[in-house]
Amino acid sequence: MADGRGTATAGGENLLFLTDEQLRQGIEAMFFAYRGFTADPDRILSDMAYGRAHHRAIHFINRAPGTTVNNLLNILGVTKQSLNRVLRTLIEDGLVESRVGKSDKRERHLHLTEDGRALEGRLSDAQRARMRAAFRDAGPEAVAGFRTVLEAMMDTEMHRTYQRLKESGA
Amino acid sequence: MADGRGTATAGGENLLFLTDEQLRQGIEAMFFAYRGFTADPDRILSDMAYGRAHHRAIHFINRAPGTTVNNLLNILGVTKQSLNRVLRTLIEDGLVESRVGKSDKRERHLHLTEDGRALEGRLSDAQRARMRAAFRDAGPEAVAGFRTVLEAMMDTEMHRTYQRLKESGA
DNA sequence: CTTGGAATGTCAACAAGGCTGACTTAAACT
DNA sequence: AGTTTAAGTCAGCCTTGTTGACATTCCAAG
Repeated sequence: MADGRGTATAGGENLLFLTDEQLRQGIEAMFFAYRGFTADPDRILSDMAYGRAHHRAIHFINRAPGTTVNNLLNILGVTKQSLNRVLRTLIEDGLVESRVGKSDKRERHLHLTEDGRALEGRLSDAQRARMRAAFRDAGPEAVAGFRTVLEAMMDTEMHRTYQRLKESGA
Repeated sequence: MADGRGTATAGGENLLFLTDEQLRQGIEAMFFAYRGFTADPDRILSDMAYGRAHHRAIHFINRAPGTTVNNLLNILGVTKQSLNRVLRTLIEDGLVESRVGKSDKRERHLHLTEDGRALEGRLSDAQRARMRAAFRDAGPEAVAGFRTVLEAMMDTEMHRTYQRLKESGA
């Protein structure tokens, strides 16, 4: 608390913006924006028997096809049982395919089926439409700043796992 | 990452930065950043019998003391029972006080008790520390862009409700 | 003034999706 | 052979979302 911090010194005037109120507004902006961000996919999913957890799984399987269950676990940061429940329904419903690994037969490699890709497309379209509108309204410079701040805010562990995964071609 | 977008050119080329891949990266950045954003308060709360819902209630009661249950409902965008369960435990535990309205006795006006403010402080400190670090790393311009994009992404309905509420004193 | 509708808040019961812990199966490593 | 690792399963718990029924209070039309 008490943030009327004396960061103003020595040409450091540029840090004066970190007042308590500014930070609180940032927190609230994050809260409201995340709601908007998930609203459209949530609406689509609630019509089916799916939720946000299914969306996350579908999204990352699409982004890193052939990824293993363990990888997905690390990216999503949930427990095996949590993920497994979701994954089982997706496989049963024919949206996700689980292939036994060639080099290591313990592993299961995950892929979207045609139906899976179709749903991914619907969800992704909705979410990208909102993101595109926000980006367009804000302009390129704001978008760059947005990305910079988000990256500084991320859980670096989890994100690095994901980056490694994508680069290794999965 | 991969920012060499061709926003440089003349004319309508300035929308080229809105590629599919850029948008998808924005979506993922939002996902990972939100995790980081909630990680610290979540850790504090899990030690008690509370969750994220309690945090949200405490946050907004602190920001708009005296607000009614209905107002909070609109801000948070959940159902009555969801909020009520959370509110009941907070009241039982002596963190929140519920006062019957003077002019309209149907209404309950919500306030944090001293203990409530203490917990709010702990949660808020943790979250602001992370936000402050991210803002400092990113710099003032990036922060401005961050805010601009988030505002464009918000669920405007809910946010406007909140703004109205804060201005009306309540 | 009364009565009926609207608004506010409470409570009960249920579902989704997190969690832990114990356990099995199969494959890989040493 | 014995240990470790990847995946899946079962049981059971908690938080937090949902809908529907209900009590109280207010207000306005008859």
